[in-house]
Amino acid sequence: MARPREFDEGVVLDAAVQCFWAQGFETTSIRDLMEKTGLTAASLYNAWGDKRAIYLTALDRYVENSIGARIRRCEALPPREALHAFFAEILRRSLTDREHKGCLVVNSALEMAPRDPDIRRVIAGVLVRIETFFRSCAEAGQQDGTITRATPAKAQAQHLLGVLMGVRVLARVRPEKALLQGVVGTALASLDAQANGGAEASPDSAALRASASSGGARRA
Amino acid sequence: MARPREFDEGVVLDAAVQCFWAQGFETTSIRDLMEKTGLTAASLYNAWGDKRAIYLTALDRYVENSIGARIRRCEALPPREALHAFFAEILRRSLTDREHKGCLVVNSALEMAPRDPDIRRVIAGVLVRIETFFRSCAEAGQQDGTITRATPAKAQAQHLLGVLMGVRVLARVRPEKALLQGVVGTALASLDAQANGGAEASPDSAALRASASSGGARRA
DNA sequence: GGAATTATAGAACGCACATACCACAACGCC
DNA sequence: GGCGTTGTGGTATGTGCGTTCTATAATTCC
Repeated sequence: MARPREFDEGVVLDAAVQCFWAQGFETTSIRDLMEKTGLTAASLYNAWGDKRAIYLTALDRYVENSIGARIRRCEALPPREALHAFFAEILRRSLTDREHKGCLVVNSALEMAPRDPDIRRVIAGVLVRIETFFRSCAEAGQQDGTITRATPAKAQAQHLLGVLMGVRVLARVRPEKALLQGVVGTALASLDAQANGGAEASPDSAALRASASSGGARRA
Repeated sequence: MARPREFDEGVVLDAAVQCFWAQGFETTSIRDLMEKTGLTAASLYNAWGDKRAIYLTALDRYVENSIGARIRRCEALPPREALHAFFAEILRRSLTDREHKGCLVVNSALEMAPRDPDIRRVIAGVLVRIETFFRSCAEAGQQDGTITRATPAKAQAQHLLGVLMGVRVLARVRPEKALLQGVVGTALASLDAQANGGAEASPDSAALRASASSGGARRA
């Protein structure tokens, strides 16, 4: 019972995500948001209240669309393939990220989380969600024999979470294929069932690791 | 041949490091720097030119005092112990970091490096330096038999660099002892000589990994 | 078809920021 | 002991920021 919105909230939030993702919170001005969303300041303030609220909403949207969707895609695969597919996608994204935006969650983890408890809770929740996904994969992989039992699934998941954060940081400063492949390849190789010290157990982990030193191509 | 400085450059730069470390570049104002350094704006500008130059100088100082010094300390140890000591120190720092400042280099890698080519070069250089240190350790460890040859030293170093970045990010959002120990312990365990899939090869890697799940204490 | 309500447009506001300026102070040199 | 030079303190300057205000437009309800 009043004048209706002239804009689509989703489209506007996607534009806001692009702003905050590329430039961070502080460096993005309301005027930047006006330009990229096509809205006036009054509309932005009327719809969300203030800049921080826009950021929070955009962050939620990013989490669901980028991270939640990726986890759901990978959950459909067998455990070991799920982890490999997850990191393959991270690598592909990182290496085709021409603006070096990285991951909004990681960016927010450093810029906003330390000084904003609400945002920190959101980010911590996302990290737990990713860790839980990793852990489920690790446990299932240990069950079906594709992932080593030499290390507890919990520690494997924590390790992968750390590696994920690390790749996202490195990619923004040294977006070199060989480097990122070396990081991820070694981490995934450490999950391989059978002995790692003896004969090569997993063909594609070995290939990924080897290509890290030579800059070779990666399979889809 | 003129009026001498009334302040000690090192002391002032240390104060500037604290500001930028705790708050980042954008969130630190010249007034913050004035307050923490005790200098007036004119003195700051007279000595360094502008805010960015202060940041660059402070960053250099941090790199030498925090990172360079740590590498030099660890280089004195046998290779495998050097890596363990390096990460033990990172863990200790991260867990006693009450302000959750993290590492200035990692913070700068996300806030400044993507939009400032000069800073990016500095940060990339630091990362190469750390990676080179890791690689030297890995190669020496493979020589003396304390580190596995199953993975190339280069890939091991890249992996450790990624894990280091990851720990620094995680520590700012989820500074939980068990989590960080899980990340680092699993990474270090993957370096152990002899088969990882079979009997436990390295007592303290195994201990570190186990304590990650229970929150047990860490040896010095 | 008013009345009430909400959206939009554009200008305006107050503030904090990085930086520049100006007057003066403290030194080395001749 | 004046002079040139450099450091310092306080204040001004202009800009860009987040946000608010005012006026008007587009709806629903009765």
